[in-house]
Amino acid sequence: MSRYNAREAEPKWQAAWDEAESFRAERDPARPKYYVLEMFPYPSGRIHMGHVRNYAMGDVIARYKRARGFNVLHPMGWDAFGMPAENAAMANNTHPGTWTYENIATMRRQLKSMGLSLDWTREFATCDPEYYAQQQALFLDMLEAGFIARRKAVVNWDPVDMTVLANEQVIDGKGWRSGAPVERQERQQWAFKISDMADDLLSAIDDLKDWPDKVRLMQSNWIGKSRGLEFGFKTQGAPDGHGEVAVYTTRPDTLMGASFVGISPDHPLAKALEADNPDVAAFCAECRRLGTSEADLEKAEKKGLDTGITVSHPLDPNWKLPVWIANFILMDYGTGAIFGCPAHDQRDLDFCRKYDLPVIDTFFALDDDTPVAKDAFVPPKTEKVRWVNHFAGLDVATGQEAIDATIAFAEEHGWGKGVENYRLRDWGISRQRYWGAPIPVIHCETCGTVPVAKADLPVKLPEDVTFDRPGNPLDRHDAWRKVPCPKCGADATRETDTMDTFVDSSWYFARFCSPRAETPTDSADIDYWMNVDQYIGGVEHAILHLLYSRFFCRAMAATQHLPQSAREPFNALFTQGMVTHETYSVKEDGKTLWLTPEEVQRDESGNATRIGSRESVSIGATTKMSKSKKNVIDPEAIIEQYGADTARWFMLSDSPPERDVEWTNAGVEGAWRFLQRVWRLMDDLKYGDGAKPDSIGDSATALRRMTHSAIQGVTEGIEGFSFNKSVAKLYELTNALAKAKETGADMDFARHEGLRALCIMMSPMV
RNA sequence: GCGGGCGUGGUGAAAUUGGUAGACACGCGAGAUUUAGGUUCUCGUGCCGCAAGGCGUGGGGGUUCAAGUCCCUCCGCCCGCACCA
Repeated sequence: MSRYNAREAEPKWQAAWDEAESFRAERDPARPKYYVLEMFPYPSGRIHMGHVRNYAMGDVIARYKRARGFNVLHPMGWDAFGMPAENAAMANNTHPGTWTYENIATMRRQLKSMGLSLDWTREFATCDPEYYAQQQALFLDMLEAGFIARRKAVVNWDPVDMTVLANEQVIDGKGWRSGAPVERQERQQWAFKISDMADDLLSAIDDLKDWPDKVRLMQSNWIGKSRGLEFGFKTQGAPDGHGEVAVYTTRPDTLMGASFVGISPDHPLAKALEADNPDVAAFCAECRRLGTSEADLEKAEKKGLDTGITVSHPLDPNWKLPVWIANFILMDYGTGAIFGCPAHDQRDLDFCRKYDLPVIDTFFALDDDTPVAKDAFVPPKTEKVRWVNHFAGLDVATGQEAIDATIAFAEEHGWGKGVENYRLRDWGISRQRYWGAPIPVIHCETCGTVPVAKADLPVKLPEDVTFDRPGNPLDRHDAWRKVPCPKCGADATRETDTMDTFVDSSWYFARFCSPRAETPTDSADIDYWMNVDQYIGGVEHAILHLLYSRFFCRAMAATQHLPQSAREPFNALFTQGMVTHETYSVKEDGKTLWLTPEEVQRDESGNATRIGSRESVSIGATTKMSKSKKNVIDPEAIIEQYGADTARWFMLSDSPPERDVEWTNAGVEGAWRFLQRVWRLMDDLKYGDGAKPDSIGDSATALRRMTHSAIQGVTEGIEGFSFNKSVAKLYELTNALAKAKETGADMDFARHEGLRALCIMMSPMV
């Protein structure tokens, strides 16, 4: 009896596919195309189980579609710019490029050992000058077309390292390396004007029929369209130029309950006051230590400072409200100023109680006798409401009508206007880092910012840089930085900011269609291959990456790099769950010490001990595999031991693809045993030559029914992204075949048919 | 804090549209094969109960002839929050 030997079979066939370029995609107008793409990996060093899951799923689709007669494009590349390469450069005194390309070599080898049906001839890395040269060309076209602006934006500033920090590098308000308190700081930044396209990006979501509802909903909420009232409060005692404070509110119907006006610490009025009021300056400085993350701002204790300035209520000039600076008001949303209505907003109520501001009684009610609520009462938009304190003679039926009536009233009397507002902010792309695509712009004292001429592209990153000092090496690289102005020829300097890596990943899928073209895209290739028919990746990208890509394709269409039909690049989207594992830890000197799965042994009753020391190990939560908790299984070790097919089969079994899957040893063993079982079946079963006999008995008919029911179930499973159900059907068919021991020509025929179907149906998976 | 999702046996999960809850697999139990273990094969396995029977889809409430599925509410876990990729 033979055994399936993955260690021999897999490299053999992988080499054969490589040799024959079996998965090379060529344009062929005679055949329907299918473009399946998984989110390309960041070359962090080694592939992880999340990659295995992602690429195993994509490969099922690619091989399935190929088997159904489609001309399949299934490419792979590398999202290769980013911070980790610079961190590695600092830690190991290497060049980020060296580190990155070494990682790519390792990960390419590892991916190849998975037996994926990829067209490797199209491979590229975003840090290849050939790629970012084209990206710079796109930037120049988009700059000319008005999609890009230079404006102030807020960053995290580390005053010791003298560098800008990413939000994830700010830990408890301190820089991760220096430990110094981080400050919010404004800088001139390049930004894509994505908010100009907010309405189009929002309304087009309706047409993304094959995207998960949750992603469409998240994107809608992220764009966050609202209609409200914008109006000004006249100030008393404010510095010159601040005679009015403009506010935006989505609930103008609560205006009669206003008890204060709040402005952001970054509001122009707050800044004006800072200059000669030390209390204001101190308060604003404290607010700026909060960093830039919205979650941090929202979770922080709500604090405020009375500016001493007052404003008049628009409906009653004698009604004065105090102006407070409050740390929870975002400068980026609306006008950076609000009015607070404690009766109808919980946060405002908490704020008023804390600072002893007047709380006006509830003047909205659901019914006749609603008392003054202990908690703020938000008048529902869809239900019947009633104004208790009459609002200037208006009467309404629902909260929404109250809003509309108030806006109409304000417009009629000329003190405010109804406006549409979006939560979506412009996309700041400037990064004060070396390892990214240089922004192709030159700063000249007389001409201002001047685009680099297309003929001078690419603006290549200089190789001779060091990371032994804080800050961006480009800033101190005079040979690279100092250039003549393209316009006037005077001494000028290059822009030293590089592009956000999200730019790189916003069009790579289009580049895969013609990766060696001398222009960003080639229309013949784009017309044939775009759009991506199926895109697969983690749900953590549900908003930013996907939204930026949608924007970028619109901008590429407007600059003639894509057809209008590719404005929405991804026809169908699937978001997969994470790969998780148990965590193991021991206490050492009162501290938690995490252990890797290899350091832990489980006995029959499920208790865990540390290998070697035999101390008892506590089994913690099952969480996403991560280096910090050490609950990581290395795919390469699994592939060496069991083969890629076992790893792939396990990944596709049991757990629905959109849900998290827990990696377990038992599960891997089970997958391995099943593959052996199928191999054995082929050896053991008698199945003839497939000739159909004249008569077919009941047993053979039952087996044939099973075969065809499996064909239907497996097909539906793959089409519906329920690979676990396909796998279950394949188990059923395998069980039925193993039990079909009867002799006879009809049984030989039914077994032949069943085994053949089994092999074909398993082939996209293993 | 805000936005989104998830919760079904010991475990991963099935359950077209509101219509027999637990397909399939892991694990476990019993038996067979094997020098032994692994492997392989057969049978059993939601929970309580000797049984009859009862109870069961995170908790509570509701709609319905009928609820895992729809509605309300609470709890728990996970993802995102704009400079991680």
